Amino acid sequence: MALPDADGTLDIDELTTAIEDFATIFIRLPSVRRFSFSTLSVLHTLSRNGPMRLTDLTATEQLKQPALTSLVAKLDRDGLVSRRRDPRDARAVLLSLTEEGEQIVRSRHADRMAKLSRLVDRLNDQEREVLAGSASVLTRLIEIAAADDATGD
Amino acid sequence: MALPDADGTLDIDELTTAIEDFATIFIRLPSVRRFSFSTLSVLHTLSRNGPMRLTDLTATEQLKQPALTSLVAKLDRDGLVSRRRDPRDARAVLLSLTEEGEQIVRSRHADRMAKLSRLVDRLNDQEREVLAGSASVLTRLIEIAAADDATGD
DNA sequence: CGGATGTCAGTCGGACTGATATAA
DNA sequence: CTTATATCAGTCTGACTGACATCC
Repeated sequence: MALPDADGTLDIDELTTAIEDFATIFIRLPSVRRFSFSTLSVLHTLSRNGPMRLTDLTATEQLKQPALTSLVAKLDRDGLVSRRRDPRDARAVLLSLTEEGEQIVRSRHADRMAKLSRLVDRLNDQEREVLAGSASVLTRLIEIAAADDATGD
Repeated sequence: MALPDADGTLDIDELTTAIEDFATIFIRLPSVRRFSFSTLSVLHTLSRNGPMRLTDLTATEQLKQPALTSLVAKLDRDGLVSRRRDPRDARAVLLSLTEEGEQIVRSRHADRMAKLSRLVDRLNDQEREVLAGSASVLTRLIEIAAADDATGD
């Protein structure tokens, strides 16, 4: 398959595989409380984007409007999300995280930091340096992808 | 928050956030056919690990045995997975991907490669070089995590 | 026999489609 | 009037718990 790329050539196939496999072990955490994948994804998105409409969530959450209505209703009942009418558009509802909702996202983030720290401890200095540099590049890729979504298809 | 780390210091918080957000946009693809998250995960795991028992899948798939029984029965009916008795243990069932099952995994991998290629095209040479080096480090992290799971908890 | 592996039965939550109320 | 936003009603898939047959 792919040869070692010590010459600095970027092997897209190898990198894609590495990201796929790393994401599998890094993103999936033992679900502390009984939160579904959809629930956690909605909390994550609201934490990143701030207050959003229900409709805007359908774009990122791969759920249809009615599913989000009932999911968010449940999150509201459980005190993780608060809903208020959009002052600019009386049809719409603005969703935001409560402190408890934020806390869940922070807690999972902390778990992942701990997991990553444990792994990184076993790397040598050179490997750690590569990772340190890659964070900003990943962030760039995220920005590029976001810009694509806004303009492109 | 985190300052730029041009000095090569590894900021775990920043890197965790970058991976979380990149995984969100990179792993989730528009579901071509009506495959559930669980289905795709099982296909992915079988593609990586080769033939496995149903019980071994419960470790990675966050599903209980009965759920896997019915999911795998459906995949068998649909021709994506084949089941045969383990010759070494008549209680157990060995699951493996059919060619059609492999094809689905390959197709999703190809979609991600195309997506990554499009993003990487917009990077400059220095950024591309950082990514090229990070693939092998990611692979190392995956190995370390796998070894941990085998020995640790 | 006790423990492991997989399946069956019954229940329940979560997501879908289609229809509806309200406001832009 | 038409379109956008959210919700309601009814249906169905998919995952759970608990019980069970089979083999080590």
